[in-house]
Amino acid sequence: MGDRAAKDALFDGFADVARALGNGRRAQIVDLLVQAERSVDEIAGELGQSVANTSQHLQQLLRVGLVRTRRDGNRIYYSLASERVAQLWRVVREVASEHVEELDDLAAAYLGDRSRLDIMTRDELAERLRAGDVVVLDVRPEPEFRAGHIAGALSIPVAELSSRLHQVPMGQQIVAYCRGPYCVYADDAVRTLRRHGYPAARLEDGYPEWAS
Amino acid sequence: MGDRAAKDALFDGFADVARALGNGRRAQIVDLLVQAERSVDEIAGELGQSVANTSQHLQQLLRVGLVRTRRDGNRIYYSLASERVAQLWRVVREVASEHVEELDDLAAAYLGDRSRLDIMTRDELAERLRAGDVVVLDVRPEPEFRAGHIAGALSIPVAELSSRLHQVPMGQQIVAYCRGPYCVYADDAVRTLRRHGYPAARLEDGYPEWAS
DNA sequence: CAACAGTTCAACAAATCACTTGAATAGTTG
DNA sequence: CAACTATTCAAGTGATTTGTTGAACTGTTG
Repeated sequence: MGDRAAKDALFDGFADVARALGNGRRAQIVDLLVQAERSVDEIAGELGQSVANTSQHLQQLLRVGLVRTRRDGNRIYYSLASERVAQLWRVVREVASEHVEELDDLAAAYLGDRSRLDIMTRDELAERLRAGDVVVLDVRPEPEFRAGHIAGALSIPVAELSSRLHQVPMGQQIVAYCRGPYCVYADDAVRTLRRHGYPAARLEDGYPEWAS
Repeated sequence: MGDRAAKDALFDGFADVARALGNGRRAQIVDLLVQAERSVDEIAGELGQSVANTSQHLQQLLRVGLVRTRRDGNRIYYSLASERVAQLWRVVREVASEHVEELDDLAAAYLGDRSRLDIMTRDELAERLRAGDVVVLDVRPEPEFRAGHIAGALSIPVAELSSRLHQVPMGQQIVAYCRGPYCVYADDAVRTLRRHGYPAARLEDGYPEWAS
């Protein structure tokens, strides 16, 4: 014991976990599964990739145990193996945002300009929820809302927001949230709401951060 | 904004961080730097790799900002960019040990049989340190001890333990610790000590876990 | 400023990876 | 049990990664 070959093999084992997340497509899969379980073709659709390719990536995640599967009817649902995997993904994101030079640029290119967006912190939201003077709006796709949401939140997926604006109560502060800090849904929702005269802000991050 | 290409680029950015850890050699480097800063050829020596090759890996870690460098005289010392990188490495290890099938076997192959080794928890050690009836032994290489150690610990690198046994006080419980749960130094030290009649146990993990 | 130790670069072959295409499989529903 | 659907497998291609080697830097010291 204690020999080089065994040590290399052990650390290769650790590295396998990191490498499973070491691909943008697989990172997106994990990011998606943090919200809720999904079938292969739903995942492929979200990624804009072929089902075959998505399946391959899922197999890789499965091989290192980061995800698990469940069959329901004739589709197979993938979900994260544990809360700890979500934590790993969160830490990866944090390290990237702290240390990767270009990440701010990449994020800005994807998210657009957030400087004119009101942002509400989690603490502030908790406060106002206690006071009861705020409407919380979950703008993620419905399955993700069903899998878990902020207590009392109203579900209007961002794609349907324009046509369901009349369901949003007037006269109260609105706080929209979505998947996390790198998700554009709440941004889009806030912009739409403000255009229509609603006092809207986005939660600083998303549901996973709220729940954990 | 919000388009596919920008999203892919952003997630590729996150994935870069994971992929930097996605190689056994680089994982060993990070594992080593958690303890203390090191020069390139010290790292190469620890890894059993060529200096040129080690330097390449270091460049990759540097590119994503996981490590930083400092020059002193005519050598360059690498260290982790932040405590958060150490946290990332810890979470990777935890996820691997929870979810990777073969990890127990790999660990057993490297660490050998631990079933006959007394293990002391951190809480227990804290307790006994307060009581003052324990000798704490840091068996890591000296530079790592210098970079930080459990208060009051005695430094005897495992390689020198046999020849410095007389420096270990008799008649008290001894607790040896090293780099972490996947480090063999403390195991070896405990076995050596017990062979010579010392009542010795190893700390459940290592200095980084104690410090954080 | 020359010699030197330490570090990095450049170029290579072998291995691995991402994605595509098309076929095979397993489980479900009529 | 036959038709169907969702998923996986297998083979192929081009691009990337790995570890070597040897040469080229870089900053320090005598």
